[in-house]
Amino acid sequence: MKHLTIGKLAARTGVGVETIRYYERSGFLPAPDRLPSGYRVYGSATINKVRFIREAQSLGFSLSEISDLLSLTDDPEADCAQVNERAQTKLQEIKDKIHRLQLMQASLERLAKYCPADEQPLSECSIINHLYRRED
Amino acid sequence: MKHLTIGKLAARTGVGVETIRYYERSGFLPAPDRLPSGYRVYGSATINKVRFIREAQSLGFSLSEISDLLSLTDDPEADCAQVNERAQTKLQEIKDKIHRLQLMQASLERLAKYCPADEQPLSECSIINHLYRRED
DNA sequence: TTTGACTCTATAGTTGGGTATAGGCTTTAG
DNA sequence: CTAAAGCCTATACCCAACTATAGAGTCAAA
Repeated sequence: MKHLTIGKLAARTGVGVETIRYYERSGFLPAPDRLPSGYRVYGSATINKVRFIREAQSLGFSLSEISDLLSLTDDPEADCAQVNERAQTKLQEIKDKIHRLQLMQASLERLAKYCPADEQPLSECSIINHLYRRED
Repeated sequence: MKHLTIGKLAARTGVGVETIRYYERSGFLPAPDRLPSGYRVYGSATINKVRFIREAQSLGFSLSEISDLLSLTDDPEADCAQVNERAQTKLQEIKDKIHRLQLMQASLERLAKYCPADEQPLSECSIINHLYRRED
């Protein structure tokens, strides 16, 4: 298990040093060990954790939702039945999200199909509403 | 085309009255017609627009990204070639998002599979890391 | 015709998720 | 050995997206 200072961790994950301290302050990352100097030292597993946080954020999860996901594997109180139940809940949310994105994809494809790349002015495409029709 | 006051629009879309005024101030909704009293009046098409905004937000798009999407069908300057190109760009973003959500779904399914609902303590499941493995 | 719900503008406050700065200690490369 | 780079805490600031409040006008039902 390699150990990393906060700057190395930041560099390996593409986030700012301040952001990592912010995650710790806010409880999204556990307080790491410290050197005698007070410097934070992280195990390499933390790299994956921070990357997971950023990836999940870019998929539209809030930090508190991400906390829920992380506690699935981090919570020392949990047993498998609890973890399984919460995993199923999160799975359903993810499946819903995928489904709704697929509806939006279909809307956009419909828009692109009725508004092909051939330079007519938009007013003659009569496509206003292609984006909305599936959203009610 | 029914006309709605701001309160009716808010009720039909599940957002606050202040939020609708905020969307207008910020340019995400066009300034509506006004009654002689100064009251805003909206056509029923605005309902779909507001619902689309909320739906897209819940899928992780920011208001400014949603503006991009809305301008696909709203921008009177655009011709079909431009609309088509921008639709293709957004389509690619959506497909990426779906793909990454599917990876996360697979991670969670792996977690659930190795941590079945049979009450053993988590420490004996040896699943720490199932969530992270696909995220690097 | 009055009362209560609704609307208006303007302004200020809040929450989530950071980012920046100051002032000081530690580590490391030359 | 020293200077630059890195780290520490604390505090303040920032942007997006609301949300609340004040003070005043409007509308609809009893």
